[in-house]
Order: sequence, then structure tokens, then C-alpha cells
Amino acid sequence: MKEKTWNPEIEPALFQKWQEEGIFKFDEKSEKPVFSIDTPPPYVNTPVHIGQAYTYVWMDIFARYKRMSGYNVLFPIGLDKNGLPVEVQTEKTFGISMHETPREEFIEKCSQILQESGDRSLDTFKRLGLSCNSWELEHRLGGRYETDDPEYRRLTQETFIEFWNRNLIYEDEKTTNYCPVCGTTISDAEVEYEEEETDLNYIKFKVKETGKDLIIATTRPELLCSCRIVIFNPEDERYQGLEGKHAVVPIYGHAVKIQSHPYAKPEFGSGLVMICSFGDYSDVRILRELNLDPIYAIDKRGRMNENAGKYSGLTVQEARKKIIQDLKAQGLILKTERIRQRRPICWRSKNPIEFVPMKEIYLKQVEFKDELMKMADQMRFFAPESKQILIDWINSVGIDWVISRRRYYGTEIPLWYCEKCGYTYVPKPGRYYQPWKEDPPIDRCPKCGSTKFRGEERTFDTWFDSATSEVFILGYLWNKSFFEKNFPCTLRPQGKEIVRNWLYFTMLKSYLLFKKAPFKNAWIHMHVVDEEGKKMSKSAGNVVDPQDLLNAFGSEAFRIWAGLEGNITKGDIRCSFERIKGTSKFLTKLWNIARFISSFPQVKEDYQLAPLDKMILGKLNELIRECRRGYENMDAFTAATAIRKFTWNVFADHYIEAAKSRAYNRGAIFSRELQRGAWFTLHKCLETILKLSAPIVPFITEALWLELYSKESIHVQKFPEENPAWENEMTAFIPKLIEFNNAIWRFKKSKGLALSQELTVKIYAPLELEPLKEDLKAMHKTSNLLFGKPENAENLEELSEGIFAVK
RNA sequence: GGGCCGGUAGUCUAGCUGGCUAGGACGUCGCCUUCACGCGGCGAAGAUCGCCGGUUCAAAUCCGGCCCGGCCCA
Repeated sequence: MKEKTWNPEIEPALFQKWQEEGIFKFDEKSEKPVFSIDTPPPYVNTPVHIGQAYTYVWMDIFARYKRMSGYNVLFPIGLDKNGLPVEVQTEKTFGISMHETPREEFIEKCSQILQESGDRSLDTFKRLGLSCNSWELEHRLGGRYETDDPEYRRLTQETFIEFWNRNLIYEDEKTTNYCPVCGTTISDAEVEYEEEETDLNYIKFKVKETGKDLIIATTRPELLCSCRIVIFNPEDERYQGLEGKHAVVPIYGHAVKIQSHPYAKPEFGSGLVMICSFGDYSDVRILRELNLDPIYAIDKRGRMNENAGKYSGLTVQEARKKIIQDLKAQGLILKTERIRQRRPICWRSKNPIEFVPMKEIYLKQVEFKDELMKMADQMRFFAPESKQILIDWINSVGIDWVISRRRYYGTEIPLWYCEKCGYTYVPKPGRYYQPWKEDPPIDRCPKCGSTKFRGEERTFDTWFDSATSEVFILGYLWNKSFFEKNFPCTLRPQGKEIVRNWLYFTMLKSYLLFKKAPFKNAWIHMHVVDEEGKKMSKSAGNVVDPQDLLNAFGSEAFRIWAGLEGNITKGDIRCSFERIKGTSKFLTKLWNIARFISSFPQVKEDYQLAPLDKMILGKLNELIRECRRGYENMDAFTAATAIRKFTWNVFADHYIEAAKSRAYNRGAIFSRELQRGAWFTLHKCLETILKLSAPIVPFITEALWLELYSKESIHVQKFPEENPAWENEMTAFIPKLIEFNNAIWRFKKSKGLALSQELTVKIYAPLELEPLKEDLKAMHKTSNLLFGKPENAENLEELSEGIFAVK
């Protein structure tokens, strides 16, 4: 081995070799137990986010560990292509509007964008060295899957048809979250909250009965027309006399009731709150509670409707500006304050949502909450605390799941309507349907015999697609017996922020379809944030592109960083070039340890282990235990940290330094058998370290393994097991050895001696280290090495506790 | 407002079933080009273990309160 450092440029060649040898392919006929990973299809939105890169590395670590532990690992790569983001991107790229573009053409343009970004994402994943079963889009176990694939969409539609036939689906007009920018209804799970600074306007109303002024503060003056009631806190002394009276709404002149309600906070604004039809969630709640009919002010284009009178047709923003002008002109605005408030926004477009009435399709979920809660108990969570996120969400579910979306690039809702009698036709499962451009599979309406049908134009919420990814990858469509044998899926890895949709909805569909929890284990990861702990975002300009990291340091450096700093139990993970540079030094260390050891022969017999050898082999047992414990708990951090500490701070710094003289045996002070004992131990430790680290750093370990130990990939070797024969009481004295070595090195340095120079003074070492006498003498080049306490206290220098030099 | 998590040197972190000079890593500085590695080795500086009380012979570690940061939910 000539190179002094690990060269990341050979990574692609190793990756290529694995592909050619097909060692990660999924074997359907294998007798081994299956370990299945429901890989999150990352939304095709290039570049691949650093958080995704990190998560995929961890999944890959689990996959590789399980493979080495005797499992048949199902680890498909998936790409999520459905939904809003690509539509938004397409509109931007081509400067078009979806609703004004022919559907066929718009879809074609989306596909174009997806093709390119999908390929780029896959490149990044390959660079990371993922051991996915296959990179080809294949309709079989282990094949790559894409959520816009006709087969994938067929499954989505099949589940819908099943639910439809079991009366779990209904259409209803309810007040729903509506994003005017995306032009579609969205579910509660798609609503985010954003802290925002806005104007709080103090507006003058009049009391109808007394003609007195009434000051009401609101952030949404444009909703005056939909004001239904004014409330104050029952404890609020100032307004007790108003109970039961009426307030006259400025500009519109309609009178609304005034009453007390605990929701009003006396310290907010004037203490009086106008409740409009759907300014925010609390409006919705209070209107429902008081059983008042809403007055809708905003239409689905996000514009004011006829109820807004002269403001009709304006956007919300325009109307707000205008109405404030008008109020000011009439002297009805007393003052304006800037305040911070949380307002609901659409998680895709980040625009404020509105509450509008829409006829949409719902999947029942409210009545299954108890069952879902029970299912949560059947799954094991890593880290366990993450389970609470799910529990909280299930508890908060209040209305059924609105699954229809008024968008183009998604799975079509497979329904046709008879133009004559309104009969709804749902087809049989078995193929992918596109009702907006196909005729129904029947000639006449079964009810009235008409031949005229209208195809449904809406698509599904993309979570409705994603919520059966585990069903899809387990071969439900093409290998039912495998599916039945291997459902639930072994592992769902995903981010904490999508517990309320991806995990929750998958559980819901799994419950409805199979009455079973979809997973045995859920691994919930934290976020990767920037050096300051801030969320990475394009707008903040602090995004670290994994491609840049890979180009600068290679995949292995990124992976060892992910292992050494990617602790999921301690909150979010900070990432920067500096950190990756720092953690990647371990690769150099490992490389050079191997380089050194490679200069000695590997021996299988005629060797004798010195106490020093037994000491380190006992420690190696401990390391194996530690690594297994970490990997079994989906915790690569524990394994990575233990490996680095053992390899660098114990094995290299102390064992290798101490065993070096015996391994060379230049003066032939040691027997041939003891020399061979050092050779054996050096190689045994290295070989084991390589296997233990292989899941985390598959490239460098593979390169070293192939160079030194075998022609067969390290990734198909058996994961190390403890060896009872290595258990040894000397292991307990390793800290003593470390302390002794440090003390001698320090002493030599203080005397201006090179480490290779003779030590002529008498040295006393702790008694426990006496078995190591010969190795220590050779190591420190001292002929005067004694053990225990010196009898004569004169001329003594204590180098460290229990370690003395005689002057 | 509620819940969860965290707060140990400039940065990250171990220790947290109470007990040794609080361990390690990155960064900084100094010394050493010694035959695996200068992407190395050795050493140094740097921490009132978030704050305030309490329990105890003894608390980073247990208890109570508070402050700060993050996330989720209202």
C-alpha cells in the first residue's frame, strides 16, 4: 500500500463493482428472514437536500448491518413525483398557469422537469453509495419505484375503489382549508403556521341601542362584511353593560350581537373581538359553537365575493388596503399597531390559506382514532420520545380526511358521473384510470341507461399515494404471497415533521385495508440544520448542497460525519464543511493503520498471544458488543463513536505502539511465536474493525478488505460476533497502560529525549502492568523497568499516580 | 398557554442508577519532520457542568422553581 491517504476518487469504481456483482439485489427465493425498509420517496426537487442525504445514509447503514447479520434486505429506492411542487415549478419554468394550460400539455411539461431532476437525484444517491436493491424502474420486489408510475397509481386507485365500495368515502360541502395560490383544497395536515408581523387596526363600531362608539381591533378588516358576532371576556369589567346589545358594522351597516365569551382576551387589542366567518380557526370554532351561519366573503380564487359589496372581485390583499383607506377617510380607524401573530399557511406554497366552502371528497378517519391509537402501541419507535408526536396528532384529528385536489399532476380519482341522472360510477380495480381523458369502461349508465358520462377531473392528495408505499414495495400488486408473508414492513424511516401525514396516513390506510399496523419499527429522524442551528432554507441562503460536499470530500467523508454527528436523540444536527473535514480525519487514520498492519504477514497457527494481545482482544469483544447494541437500536452514532474511540485512542495509540517492537522483533528479543502473536492480533483487530465499520463507511472498508483479506466483498461477510476465548482480565488495566505510556512520553519529552532514545533512569510502573513487562521495555527503550512501589523514597520523581522515575 | 427535547471550555459531545485532578473530538497555541499516518504525534491554554434554592458527609448527576434555545400542538 503506497498511498498515504484514502482517495475518494475510487469510490465510483467500487460502487460500479457492487452493481456489476449484484450483491445488493433482492433475492425473492432466499430462505433468510426479510428486513424491509419503506424508503421515503424523496420529493424530486433538486438538489437533493442534505437532510435527505443524511437520512439515506442512515437507512443504508441499517440495510448493510442487517445484510451482514443474515437478513434478506429489501431496500428499494423510490422517487415521489406527484403533486404540487412540480406543478409550481413547471409554472415558473415555463411561465404558464396550470389552470389556463391544456391538461395534456401541462402534464407533459411536468414530466419533462421531473425526468431531469429525477436523474440528478438518483446520481446523488448513487454517489452516496446506497445499497439499494436496484436502480432501475422495475415492477418487482426491490425495483425502483416512482409515485407517478402507472403501476403505482393503479395501487392508489385500487385502495380508493376498495374504500368506496366499503362506504368509507363520501362527498360533502364543508368549510375547508383552501390555498388560493395552489387553487386547491388542502388537509389539516398540510397546514403550517408562520409567525408574521401584521397590522392590528382599531376600528370604530357603534352600539345600535345607545349610539356609543365601540372600538374593535382586528387584523382582517376586509372581512368586516362577514362579521357575525362581537365578543368580550366575561371577566372584563369594561364591557359588562354590552351583553345582549348589538354592534353596527361600519361600511356595511349590519348589526351583530354582542356577547361574552372566554375566547376574548382582555389584554388583546381593545378586549373586543369580532368573529368573522372564517378569518382563522378560532372563528370557525366559535361560529360552530354558537351555531351561527357563516357569511362567506372569499371565493376560491382568493378574491372577495359579492358579499363584500364594492370590494367584490379584489384579492384579499387589495381589499384590505382599500377598506383601510375607506375607513380612514371616514375617520373610523383610531390607531394601528404592528403585532406578531401566527397565521395558517399552505405548506407547499407558503401562502396564507383561506376558509371557503367546497364540495370535496372525504375519507372517514375520525371514527377510527381509538384503533389507530392502539396501532401506535404495536410499533416500536426510535427514538422512543418521537412516538408522542404521533399520539398528539391522532388526538387532535377532528374532521375526516379531504382527499380530493383540484390539480393536474397527480393520481386521478377514478370516478365517472352520468350526465343525465348523476349516477356515480366507480370502475373495477386492475388498471390505471384517467377519467378526464378516457371514456368509462361501461357503455351505459346502469341506472338510467344514458351513454353520456363526465369523467372526474380531480386528483388525490399526494399523501393518499404516499400512504401505501409500504404496500407497494412489499409486492402487493405482483407477488401477493410474499406480501402476505412479509407485511407489516420492518422499518419506516422518516422525518419528525411528517409524522402527522406520512406516518399517520399510512397507518390509517393500513388499518382500513388490513386492520394491521403497517410497520414493526418507525425511525424518526431529526433535521439537519446549519452551523448556527438554524433551519436550512433557500430564502435564508444557508443551504449546504450535498453535491458540493461530495465533490469536495467524497462520499465516505460525508458518511462518517453522518455517523459520528448524526445522533437522533439529541435534537437537530448541525452540519458544515468544517465539521465534515474534522470527522473525516478518521478515514486517514484508519487508512494508515491498515497500511502499517499490511506490512506484516497474516498467521493462523504457530503463534502465542502475549498478555498485551489478550488485553486488546478482550477490549475488541467490548467493541463488538457496543456496535451490535448501537446498530440494533437503529443508532449508528453509538457504533461510530465506539469504533473511532477504540481504533484511534486505544488500538492505534497504545496497542500498536506497544506491540510494534515485537512485531518487528529486530533484535530478536522475542520468541518467534510471540512475534507471530502480535501479527495475529494486529490483523484480527483490523479485520474486525473493518467489518464493524463497513455499514457506515462501505468504500474505504471495502478497499482495504479487498486489498488485505479476500476477493469477496466485505459487504457479504458475516458481522463480527464476540469471542468468549478473548475475554480477559487484563482488559480492565487498559486505562493504567494508557496512563503509563502518556507519563513516559511526557517524561522523555521534558528531558529532551526523542521517543526512540534509550531511557537510562529507573522507572517504576503499576504492579498490574507487570505481565506487559517485555513489551513495555521494548516500547519505551528502557532496561530499568520495575513494578510496584519504590522502597527508597529518595530522588524520586512521581510522573503520574503510581509511576516513578529515579533520578 | 400545553407537551417533548436540550442547555457541560470558542464549537460539538461523554458522564447524569450521586463519590476520585469532569473524559473525548474539532478549533487555537507551542514543540517534534521518529522508520503506518504532519489529513501525524506529544504537550499547553481554555468549564464557577444555564440560574436559584433544597436533599445529602458528598450533586454536572436526585428534587423544586426560574431563565434561554429548538420542535410540535393549541
